[in-house]
Amino acid sequence: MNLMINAKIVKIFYQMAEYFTMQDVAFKPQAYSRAARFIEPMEEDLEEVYKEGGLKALMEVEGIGQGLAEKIEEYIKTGKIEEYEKQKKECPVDLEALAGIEGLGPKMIKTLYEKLGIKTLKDLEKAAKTGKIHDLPRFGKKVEQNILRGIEFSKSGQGRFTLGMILPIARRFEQRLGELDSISQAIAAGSIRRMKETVGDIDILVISNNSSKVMDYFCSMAEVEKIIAKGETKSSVRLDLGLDADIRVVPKESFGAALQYFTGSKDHNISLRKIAQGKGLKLNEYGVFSAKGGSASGGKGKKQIAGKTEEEVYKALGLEYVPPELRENTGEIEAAFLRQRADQGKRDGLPRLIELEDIKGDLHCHSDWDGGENSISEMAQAAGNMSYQYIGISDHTKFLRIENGLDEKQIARRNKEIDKLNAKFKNFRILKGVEANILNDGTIDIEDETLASLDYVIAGIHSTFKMKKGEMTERMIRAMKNPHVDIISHPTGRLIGRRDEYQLDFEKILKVAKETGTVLEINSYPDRLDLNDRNIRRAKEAGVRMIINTDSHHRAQLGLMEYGVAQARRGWAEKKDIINTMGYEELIKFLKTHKK
DNA sequence: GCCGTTTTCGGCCCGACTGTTTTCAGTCG
Repeated sequence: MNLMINAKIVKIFYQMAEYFTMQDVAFKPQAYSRAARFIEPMEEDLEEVYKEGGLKALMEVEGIGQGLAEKIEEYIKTGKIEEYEKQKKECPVDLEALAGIEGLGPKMIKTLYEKLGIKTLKDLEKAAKTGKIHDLPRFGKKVEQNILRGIEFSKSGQGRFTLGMILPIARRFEQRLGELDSISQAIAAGSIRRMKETVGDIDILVISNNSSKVMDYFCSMAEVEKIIAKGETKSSVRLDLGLDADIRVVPKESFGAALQYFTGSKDHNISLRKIAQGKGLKLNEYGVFSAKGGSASGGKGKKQIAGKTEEEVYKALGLEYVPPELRENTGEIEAAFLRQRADQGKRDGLPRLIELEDIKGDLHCHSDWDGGENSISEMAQAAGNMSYQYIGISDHTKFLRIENGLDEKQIARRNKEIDKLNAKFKNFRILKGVEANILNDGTIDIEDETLASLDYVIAGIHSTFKMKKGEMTERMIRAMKNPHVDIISHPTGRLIGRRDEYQLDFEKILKVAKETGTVLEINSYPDRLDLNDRNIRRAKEAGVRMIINTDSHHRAQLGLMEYGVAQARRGWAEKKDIINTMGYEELIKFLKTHKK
């Protein structure tokens, strides 16, 4: 896959959108940025799409019509888009950097360029420091100060944070706010509620009848570094961690609509509002309103017909309730249309997503045998406390010296310890496993006889990450064809924000996984979340079974399971797709028979 | 420039907050 071209086109389309805004062109900005948003998460390379199906195939992509398809064609053929080059010539500024400054948009950037010749962040900083900006029309002292602070912030270079870092913080906010007398409910919405793997800010929604008190409390919390905006119903602050937190106060009767609105995603909400519009209704954060009718509050003379709960809102639009994890405008709305009579049986509807409670055990756990923090007994204890039926101990194997990987003899000794422990349990089992290494040639670093003595074998790549795509794919395929290998751990190898995926032909991997009956792992570790949501959905569609594991090196990490389950939900996975929703007996039977 | 649960033409999501202004443009989510 040559996704570079997608990334370049995405960037160009976003910038063209900004240029069109500068030029006061109507509707094109939305069209271009909408197309960019649809291209961004695409699995297929646009160049491939074009080569295989020409302009027509490009136009199949959501958001791309005749005009944009031709732009993409032009870029593929010439490496340039003429109109974009022209825009750049007219306003040759570092758009990406300048628009990255909080509060600075295309119109202001244009003014700054035309009046002061500002092209770069450096120019901007100099002009602000020497007081040149505040004399411009519709600029002022405060704007100048905000620009300087914005530059300072962008230098500190913070971007998105992993969900694993932010979710616990958001939950503490929820708790603290919830304890206030003036607040009856507080909930973190936004991408946190959708359980997106990375999070750009914290959005908190509260029900209160005393919003000014809430705002005062929120803006004066110890973690607040700067107040970006403070209003009657909405405030925005920057936290010392380097990310923003927004709060919104809503009345009880609008809570569902506000929660829906504030949870997003943006594209999901836009689609919903269009549906509302089509039905002659209006949807906003205060509710669903009928175009005609009484004079209830909030709707500017229009009657609120839904808004107290999210369920109500979806129902009023003729939709099944959509779980937050699915709200990415990737087909969930189409699936959620309540079935009409003529439609019965034709559509699948929304999936019945897997729940955390469905998980019966965890098969990727390390013990102190390979340098983990806790003994097998302690890990088992912790798993039992979570009401699991089983835990699988999968220590590293010998190739990974740095992780104290076990050799065949050590594995045999460890297995004996597990046998002893199992003899003591009544309603709980410890499974014997390993996380073995897939060597460069695709073989496993442990002898077959030992592998055969185990309840299951996980195999993963822990070395030579930078192989050519063809070689890496063959390496993985050979491992999957090994009859002892049950599960592939963290199949794509990415570490969020630190290491890219291996070069892998994932379609081929899915095909072989299906053919051989090999299970792919969803690794719950917040830096991994591998498979990711998109790949989970592809695996499900390919009929490949998955397992959600934590990769715990400490008993406390068993609790990370919720992150893996969340990604599985984002990938539309159901209970039947995930093998550790099976009870012990069923799982053991599965592990003995699934390989083909 | 896109797109069709009345449309192949005529719409296009919606509201809060800020800072600069005397009524609103720009930005953000």
